[in-house]
Amino acid sequence: MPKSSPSRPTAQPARQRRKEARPQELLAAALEFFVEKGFAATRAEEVAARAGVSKGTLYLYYPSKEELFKAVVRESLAVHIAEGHEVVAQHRGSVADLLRFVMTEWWRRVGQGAAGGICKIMIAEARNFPELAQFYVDEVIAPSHRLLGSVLQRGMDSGEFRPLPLAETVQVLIAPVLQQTLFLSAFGACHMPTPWPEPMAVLEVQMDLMLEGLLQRPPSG
Amino acid sequence: MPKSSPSRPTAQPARQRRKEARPQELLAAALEFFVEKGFAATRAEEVAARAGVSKGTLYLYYPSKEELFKAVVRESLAVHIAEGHEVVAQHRGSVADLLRFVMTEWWRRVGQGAAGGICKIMIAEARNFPELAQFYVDEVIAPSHRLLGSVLQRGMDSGEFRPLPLAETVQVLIAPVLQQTLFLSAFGACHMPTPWPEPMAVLEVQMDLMLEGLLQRPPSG
Amino acid sequence: MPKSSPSRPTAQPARQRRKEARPQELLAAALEFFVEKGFAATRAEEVAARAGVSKGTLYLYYPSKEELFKAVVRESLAVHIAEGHEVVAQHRGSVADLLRFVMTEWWRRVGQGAAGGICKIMIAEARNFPELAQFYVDEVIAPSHRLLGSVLQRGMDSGEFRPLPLAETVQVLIAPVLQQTLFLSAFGACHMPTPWPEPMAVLEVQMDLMLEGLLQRPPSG
Amino acid sequence: MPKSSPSRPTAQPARQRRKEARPQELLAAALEFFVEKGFAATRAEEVAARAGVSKGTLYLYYPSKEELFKAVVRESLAVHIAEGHEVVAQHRGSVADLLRFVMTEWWRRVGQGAAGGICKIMIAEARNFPELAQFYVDEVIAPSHRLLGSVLQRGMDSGEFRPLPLAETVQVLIAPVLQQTLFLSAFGACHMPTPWPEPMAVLEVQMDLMLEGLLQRPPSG
DNA sequence: CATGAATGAGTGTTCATTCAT
DNA sequence: GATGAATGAACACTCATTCAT
Repeated sequence: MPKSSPSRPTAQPARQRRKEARPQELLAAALEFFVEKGFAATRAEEVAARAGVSKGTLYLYYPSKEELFKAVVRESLAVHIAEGHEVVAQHRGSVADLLRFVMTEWWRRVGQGAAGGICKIMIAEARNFPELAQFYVDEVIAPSHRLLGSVLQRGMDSGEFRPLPLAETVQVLIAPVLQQTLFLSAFGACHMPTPWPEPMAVLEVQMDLMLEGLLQRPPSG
Repeated sequence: MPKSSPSRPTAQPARQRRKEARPQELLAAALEFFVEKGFAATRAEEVAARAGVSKGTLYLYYPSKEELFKAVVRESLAVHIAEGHEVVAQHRGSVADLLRFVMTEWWRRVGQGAAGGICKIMIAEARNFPELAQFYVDEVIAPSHRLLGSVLQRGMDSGEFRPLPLAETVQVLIAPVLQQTLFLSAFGACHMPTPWPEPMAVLEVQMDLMLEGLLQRPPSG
Repeated sequence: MPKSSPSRPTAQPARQRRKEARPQELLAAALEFFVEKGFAATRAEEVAARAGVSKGTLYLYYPSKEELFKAVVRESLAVHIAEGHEVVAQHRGSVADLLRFVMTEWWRRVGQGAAGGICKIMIAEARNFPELAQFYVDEVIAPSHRLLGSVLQRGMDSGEFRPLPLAETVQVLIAPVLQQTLFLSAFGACHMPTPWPEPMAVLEVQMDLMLEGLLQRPPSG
Repeated sequence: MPKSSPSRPTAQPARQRRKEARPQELLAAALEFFVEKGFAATRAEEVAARAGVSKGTLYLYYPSKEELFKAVVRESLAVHIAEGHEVVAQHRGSVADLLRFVMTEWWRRVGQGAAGGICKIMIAEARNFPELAQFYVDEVIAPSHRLLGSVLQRGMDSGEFRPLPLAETVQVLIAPVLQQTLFLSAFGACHMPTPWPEPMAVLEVQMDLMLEGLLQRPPSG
C-alpha cells in the first residue's frame, strides 16, 4: 500500500479508527443541525456531509432520521441529569447553595450550549412524534423533576425552606432557566427593542426572588 | 331531482354570508392545524378543507401561508396583550393583585387554549422563518415584556415591591406560565410517572413564591 | 336616476356608450398585455382590470383567452395590410420609391408600436396553437407577401428592377424590418456590449443595399 | 424469480455508463421540448421522462429549469459561433466566399435543425425571463454580430466591399437567414396559399442581392 | 463497509373558467 | 348585463430512502 495512510498516530490503522468514531461524529453533526434547523428541516445529507461520510453511510448506522434523533437526545441530556443526582447526594451544606449550584451548572453545561437546543426541538416536534415525546418525558423530564424535587424536599425537611407543594414548585423553579434556553435558541438572532437580558443575570434574579420573594419586607427587628 | 337543491331562497344569501365569515373560519382552522402540527408541517390544503373551502379560496384571503400565520398570531395573541395594557391602565388597588390578575387572565384566555400553542410553534420555527420570528418578537414578545414591566415598575415606584432589575425580573415572572403553556401543548398527551401538576396550582405557587420568597422567615414580631 | 351620470357629452346615456365601447377597450388592453407578457403569461384578470371591467365581463364578450387573442390579431394587423394594397394600387412614380414608402410605413404603423409585438407572439405560440397559426398565415403572412410581391412584380415588369425569383426576394425584403420589430419587442430592454443600431438606420441601409442590387444597371459605356 | 434479474454482469457497468451519458440525454430531450413548446410551457417532468429518468434525476444534473435552458443554449448555439470565429480567422481568399460560407454553414448546422428553434424561444420568452434574455444576448447575439461584423470589416478593409455602417449592415445580413429559421420553426406545419420558398433558395437570392449591392463596382469603361 | 445515483411522493402557489347573485 | 367568489388542475422543486456497484 504505497498510498500513505493519513495521520496515524497510533498502532490502529486510520480507517479502523474512523469506523469506531463514526457514531460519535454523526451524533455531533446531527446535534448541530437539529438545533439549528429543527428535526424536519434537517437534511440527512448535510448531517452526513458534516460528519465526513456519504449519505448512504448515515443509514448504515441509524436506520432512519428519527432514530438518529433519539440517539442524539440520549447522548446530550441524560448524562448531565445522572451526574446531577450524584452531586446532590454528595452535597453538604446549605440547600440554598445546592439549588443555586444545580441550576447554574445546568445552564453552564446544557442550557447555553447546543444541547439546550434539543429542548426546543422536543417541544416543537412532540406532537408529531408521540413515541419520541414519551421517550423524552421518561428520560429527561421526569428525572429532572425528580432531581429538583429531591433538593426541595431536603430543604423543607431541614427547615431551611418553608413548606410548599413539591411538583408545582419544581415547575416554577425550572421555568426561568428553561425559558432562557428556549429563547436563546429560538430568538437569539432577532432584534429586540429592549435588549434581551443576560441569561446569567436572569438566573441570579430568579434565585434572589425565589429565595427572598418580591415583596418589600418590614425590617424584622 | 331529490337532491336538495342548493339554491336556498331564504332571507340570508348564502354566498354573501359565507364571504364575510370566511376569514374567521380560515383563521380558526389554521390555528388548530398550526398548533397541532407546527407551521412548516401544516399544509395549506388541509387548512382550507377544514374551513370548508378549496385550496384556491384560502389564497383569496391570505396571500401566503406566512401571512396566514401572521393573521393567526394577531388574532390569537396580540389582541389580548393590547387589552392587558388597558386593564393595567385602569387598575386601582394593590399591584400584587394586579400582577395576579394579569397572569391568571393570560392563562385563562391564551395559555390554556389553542392560542397557547402558537407560542410553542414560534419557538420551534423561529430559526427557520426569521421574518416570522421578528414579527412575533415585535408583536407579542416585546409588548408582553412592556406590559409586565409596567406593572413591576408601578409596584416598585409605590414601594409595594422591593427594587429589582426590570427586564430580568420580567423574564422570571413570565417563565412559569409560559412553560405551562408550552408543556401542555407539547406533552399534554404523554404519560408521566408523577402526574403533571395542575397549571393553576403552579401559577398560585409561583405567585406565592414570587411575592413571599422561598426562605423560611423568622417571625418578625 | 338621480345619480349623476358621469360626463355625458352626447344624448346617449353613459352606460350605453360604455357597453358599445367595451370590445374596443378590451382589445386595446389585451394587445398591451399580450405584447408585454406573451399569450400564456397574460392573465385574463389583468386585461379585464385595465379595460375597467371585471373578470366575468371579459368572458361575456370573448368566450376564451384564445378567442380574445384572435380578435386582437384581426384588429391590429389586417387593417394595415389592406390599406397597403390600396396605396400600391394608387401609386404613380418610381417603384423604388413605392417600396421605400411601403416598408417605412409598415415600420411606422406596426413595427415600432405595440402591434409589432403581435408578430413576436405568433412566432412564439404558433406550435402550441396550430389553428391560430393557420389563421395568422391566412390573414397576415400571405397577404403581406402578396403585397410586396406585387410591388416587386411591377418593378420587374417596368424594367426598373432586374428579374429575380419573386417569393424568395420577398422573404429577403421582409426579413430586416421584421427582425427589427422582433428584436425591439424581445430584447429592447437588454444591455448590449455594442449598442443596438437605430431601426430606421437599418432600414435605410437595407434599402440602399437592396436597391443597389435590385436596380437594372444601365450599360455605363 | 423468472423476471430477468436486472443485475447485468456484463463488461460495462450499466449505472456508470448511464451516469456519464445523462447530461447529453437530458440536453437532447430538453432541446426537443423547448423548441416544440417553448420555455415556460415545457414541464421539467416530461423532459426527464423523455431522457428516461425521473424528475428528481433531472435536478441532480441541472439545478433549475433556467439552468437547463442555458445549458441547451450553450450546447446548441454558442459552440457553433465559437467555431465560426475560428473558420473566419483561418480563411484565405475572397471575403464574398467567406460570407457565403459562414451563412450557409450556420443554416446547415443551426437554422434548419432543432437548435434553430431556440432562437424562436428566446424571442418569445425574453421579456418574461430577463436573466435568460441577457444571457442569450451575451452568449449568442453579441458574438454573432461580432462574427459577421469582422467579416464585413475585412471586406471593406480590403476594398472588396464598399464602405457601409457596420452594425446596421450586420442586422440586414442576419435577418433573412434568421427569418427562415424562425418561420420554419413556427409555421413549418402550416399550409400556405403560395408555398413557402426553399430556405436555401432564399439564402442564394439574399447573397446575390447583398453582393451585387455590397461589391465595389469596377469602373465599367 | 461505503458510495452516491436514482427515485417519486409531497406542497405552496397560480389562474382560466364558472356561476350564484 | 355585470360581478367576483369559488374552484381545482397544474407545476417546479425537495429530500428521505434505497440499492447497484
